[in-house]
Amino acid sequence: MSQKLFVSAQEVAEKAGVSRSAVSRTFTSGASVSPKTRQKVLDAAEALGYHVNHLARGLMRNESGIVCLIVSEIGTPYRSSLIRALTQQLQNSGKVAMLINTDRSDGSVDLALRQAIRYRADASIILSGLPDKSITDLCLKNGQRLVLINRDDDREGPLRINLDDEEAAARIATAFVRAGCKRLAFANSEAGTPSLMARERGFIAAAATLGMDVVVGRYGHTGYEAGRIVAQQLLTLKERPDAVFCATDLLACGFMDAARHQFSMSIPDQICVAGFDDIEQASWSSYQLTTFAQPVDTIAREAVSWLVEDGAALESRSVRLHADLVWRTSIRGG
Amino acid sequence: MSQKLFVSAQEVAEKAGVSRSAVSRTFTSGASVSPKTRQKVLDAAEALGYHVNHLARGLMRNESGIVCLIVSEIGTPYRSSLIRALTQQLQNSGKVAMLINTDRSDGSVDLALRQAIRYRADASIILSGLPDKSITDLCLKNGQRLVLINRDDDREGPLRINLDDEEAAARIATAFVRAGCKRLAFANSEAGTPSLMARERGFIAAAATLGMDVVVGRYGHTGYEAGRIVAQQLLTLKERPDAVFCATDLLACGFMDAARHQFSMSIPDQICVAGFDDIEQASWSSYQLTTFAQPVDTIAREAVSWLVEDGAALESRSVRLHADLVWRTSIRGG
DNA sequence: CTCGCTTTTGCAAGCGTGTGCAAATGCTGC
DNA sequence: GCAGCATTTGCACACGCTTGCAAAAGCGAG
Repeated sequence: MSQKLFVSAQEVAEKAGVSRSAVSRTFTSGASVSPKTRQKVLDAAEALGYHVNHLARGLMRNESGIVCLIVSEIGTPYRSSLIRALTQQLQNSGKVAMLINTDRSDGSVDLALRQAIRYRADASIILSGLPDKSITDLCLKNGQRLVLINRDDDREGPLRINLDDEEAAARIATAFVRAGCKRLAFANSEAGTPSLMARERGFIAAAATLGMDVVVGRYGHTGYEAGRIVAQQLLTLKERPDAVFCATDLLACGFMDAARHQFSMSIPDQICVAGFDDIEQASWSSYQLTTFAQPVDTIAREAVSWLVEDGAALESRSVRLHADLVWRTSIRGG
Repeated sequence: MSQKLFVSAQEVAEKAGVSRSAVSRTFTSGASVSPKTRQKVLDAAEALGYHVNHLARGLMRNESGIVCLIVSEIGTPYRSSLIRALTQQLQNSGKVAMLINTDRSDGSVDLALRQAIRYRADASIILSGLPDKSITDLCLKNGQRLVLINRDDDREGPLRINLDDEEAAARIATAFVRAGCKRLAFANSEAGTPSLMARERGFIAAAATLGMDVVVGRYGHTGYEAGRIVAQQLLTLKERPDAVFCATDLLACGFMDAARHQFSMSIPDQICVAGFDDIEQASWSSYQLTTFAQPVDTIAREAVSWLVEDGAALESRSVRLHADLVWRTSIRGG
């Protein structure tokens, strides 16, 4: 199409009767412009519908203002609430979020990071999978910052944010014991994510300290349906558990529904249930799930403030946050 | 910092012993390069870790490859599943999604569109609020395409995707009557969104045709908690309803929980419930909600295919999709 | 080998910005 | 009015890329 599309600083300059640099400086904070010309420029810009081209600006400044969010299972309650918090924080800091969905193949996190590099993203925040060492090196070499949330903890360079999964697992184990539970179980998926496995290990270890065994059920990938299936595995055992710690709230919801509707069990009288994440559904009156709250706002704040801070971003940093236990009625006592 | 950051096409050209244009052409599909030089370039690029700068490319081509998703309440099940589908489709078409959260102020949709213009987004998809006419004009004038999903339907220029809300409302009304229900109710929020109001109007109109009245309850903004409150309004009436159509599934979940746990009612024996959206929770065994399924994948496909299609994008277009009724057990019979 | 044709290649202009540098302007105090 | 200074302004180059254009190279036929 032959029509003139965007209006450039040049045109604004002409209309305002100033030089193009004056226009540029008007829209660059901290630049030297007299109030008079500044106003002339602003008027002309408004009249013409001018908007600074962030593509060109990013090209010049070597700083695009873009932050990539690399995430799978976007539709999941916990993930989407984290995305909400992150976009919020990013926008507060003048950044903008580029969302990359990695639900498909397995190398898709690497592909996503490549995309991030192409758009010269200032940083990438990874909520899913774990990228190749070679790619992360490429990112770092390209001056891109990396944040790993609830991912592996032995990585060089980036910021790693994790929760105190083991400590939480230990707390819930003692809570079960205090509630008089005798046969502990752990419900997990087969995803093998670091944080899920940390909860499993922590729970087993804590139980051992208290002189108890844990029976573990795992199935599929981390969601409601898997919770149901694991419930079927665990509740048909000869020694039926009377307490189960589910690796996530979604698993817990599936587990509770199966326990109640398929096995006609009463919670917490016949079995105590705990979860992790504190998704919205955990507070619904059908579940009233006792669970650990992911501090999503703190996570987001921590991540974003590290991204925008200009000093010493190359040294790797590890943040361990605390997950508060939210007491509801799926465990006796409390 | 003085270190060299990104590697440019120039450097790749030198290493490969060809001109810069050869490098450019190698990474531009449909350009004329001999297989021999092409391979030389690819090798050099791989060795140096080169990635095309999409900022610069977008600047030249006047086409950034960026599509803005403008959305509020990102953490909500329906919204997040739509985001999932949209990012998926966009990536399939070689586009990338920029996610803008408009949870905060009321003019934030306009702000978001401004941001979209700054990054020269090829298009914006709006899932929340409704932008100022002046801004949408600006977008269109700037060659940006606009998609409105479940928004107002009398807009010029953009693609509008809506569901057949009235028809769905009519279908559920007859379903209630067929189940023998006598006193119909509608549960809504106070958001006043076009689609919510269309469902309300449609339901009332259909009921009138069948010679029945509808009592309407509205509260707060569209979510679980509002559903509970509306249940308290409606179930304490002298003439307690025996059928309720909830404007969304979240409202329905809240309504069902209140009906069961606060009013000890049995569903569907004492009251039939229907929802809209078919979020994941609707299929959970605690709810088993009969509801209309938002065809999120179709919506996403429709939106994205219109965006990438190069012909005739300026004429405005309106698509009305059908919402299938998913029968579960929250209505008698079926 | 030469001619005519197609494919490949390099040159250079341009996309819309930011910014260092030097010239110009404004202001203060004599 | 003028020197001395701080502030503002314009010029011109750079950022990394695409692409039209013309020159160069390849290629088959005579």
